[in-house]
Amino acid sequence: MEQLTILIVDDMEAHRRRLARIIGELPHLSIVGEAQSGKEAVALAVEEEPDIILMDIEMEDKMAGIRAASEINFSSPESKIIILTIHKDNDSIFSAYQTNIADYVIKSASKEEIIEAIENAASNTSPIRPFVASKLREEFARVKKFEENFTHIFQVIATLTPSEVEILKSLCQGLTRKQIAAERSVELETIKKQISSILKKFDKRNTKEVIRIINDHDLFTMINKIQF
Amino acid sequence: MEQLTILIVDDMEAHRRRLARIIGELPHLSIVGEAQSGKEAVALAVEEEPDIILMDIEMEDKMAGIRAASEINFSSPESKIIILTIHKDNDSIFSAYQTNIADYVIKSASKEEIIEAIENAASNTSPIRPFVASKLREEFARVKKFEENFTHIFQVIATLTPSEVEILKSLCQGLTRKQIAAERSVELETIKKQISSILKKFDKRNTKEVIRIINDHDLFTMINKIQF
DNA sequence: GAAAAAGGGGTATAAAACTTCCCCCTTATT
DNA sequence: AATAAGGGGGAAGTTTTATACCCCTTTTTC
Repeated sequence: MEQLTILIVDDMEAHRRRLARIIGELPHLSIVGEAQSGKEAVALAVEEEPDIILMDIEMEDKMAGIRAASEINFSSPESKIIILTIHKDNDSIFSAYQTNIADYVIKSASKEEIIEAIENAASNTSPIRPFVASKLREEFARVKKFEENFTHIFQVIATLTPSEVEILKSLCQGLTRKQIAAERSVELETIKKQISSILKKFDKRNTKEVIRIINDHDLFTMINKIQF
Repeated sequence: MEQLTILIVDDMEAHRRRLARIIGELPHLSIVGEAQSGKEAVALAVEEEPDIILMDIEMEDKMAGIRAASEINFSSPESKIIILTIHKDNDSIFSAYQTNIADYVIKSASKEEIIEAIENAASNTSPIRPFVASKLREEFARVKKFEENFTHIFQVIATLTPSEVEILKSLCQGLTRKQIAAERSVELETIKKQISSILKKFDKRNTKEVIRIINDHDLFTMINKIQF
């Protein structure tokens, strides 16, 4: 079996020791460095050019490991990065998979799983693990759909007037015409008129359809940020 | 081991026979139907409610299997779909992963791999296979980046006035201020003023930067379609 | 180095758009 | 029956926009 050099990146001594013990048992794996921060990791990666980097995410800050991975992809593209973390939340996973990582493994994984991850990474045969796959599939579908459908919606929203945008925000929050009128301190008739204009621009016959296409594409957050 | 019902969908007799042979060897797997088209597949899925559907992609047309999978997700959401195809091109894979499939397996896979795919799908533990993972990682990063950058640019473009949009279109075509003034039959000073306003909204110091971010995200076509 | 283009700031005015309100009405929804 | 949703016409006042002119500096181009 091919000789592999490994860099361990984790800010906790105990975690580094556990990994060192696991790797130490295998003669074809050798640790060429240990880093306690993202910064150190980037420097050591350039210096040692390891085959594999085992990278924790949360160090100096919540995403230090992801940023380090991203920098290493640029400065030391030959090193394969395995994210080895306790975090299995969507944010961590999606951020990680936006950089070119080989694998994403939970720290509680068995010795065998960690070694398998290293071997797979080295031979470019890392699958995406089941617990990641389901989340990634969903998110992938969402962003792909977003990309495909945004063009039309974009054109419509570009033509909305400032107060129409504000009313649209309120509609997305589920407010009725009456509530929106109260909120904006204007007559109900005014709101009715403007919603009518919004529907025309979207070419829809009722507000439900408009809200649906906005929710379907997760555009609410985006619309909510529009400020005139 | 739990009893699993399986639906085979493929327009080629020989392929269906091979799968039937593989499945027939295992007592806990039973074939409850065979379909030769996407349409048949949807009907049989509703009728038989199979645990697993082995689905070919290219049947009536190039993407019949993907469409069928999408419909089955809606009408028979309990059935797990395994795409089993000869196509490993990006289009097929990305389309497949936009619908909720359990796995994507190449037809030349060994008997063992196919059975493993079925077992994993049944127990909700399908990883994304290495040959798919690398492509999916790349595409995921691309569309995620698109979505992130789009949000900011979107907010800016939503605040542009009609004539600012027109001038932006001209700028993207590489026209100078003088040319745009001539094109719109207005004074040069007017255009200078409006471009100044555009730069402020984009928070950029020159038009090159604005054009660059528009081109970087392939937004020109989209902006060009905006009509007030 | 001169000329042209790009970019920033101020001011002003007519036209356009927006906001608001009123009236009327029909159709869903409850 | 009552309320909400949706469509259409009209009209007032206000705000923005589009346009133009002035001034200036910096950058690019020839």
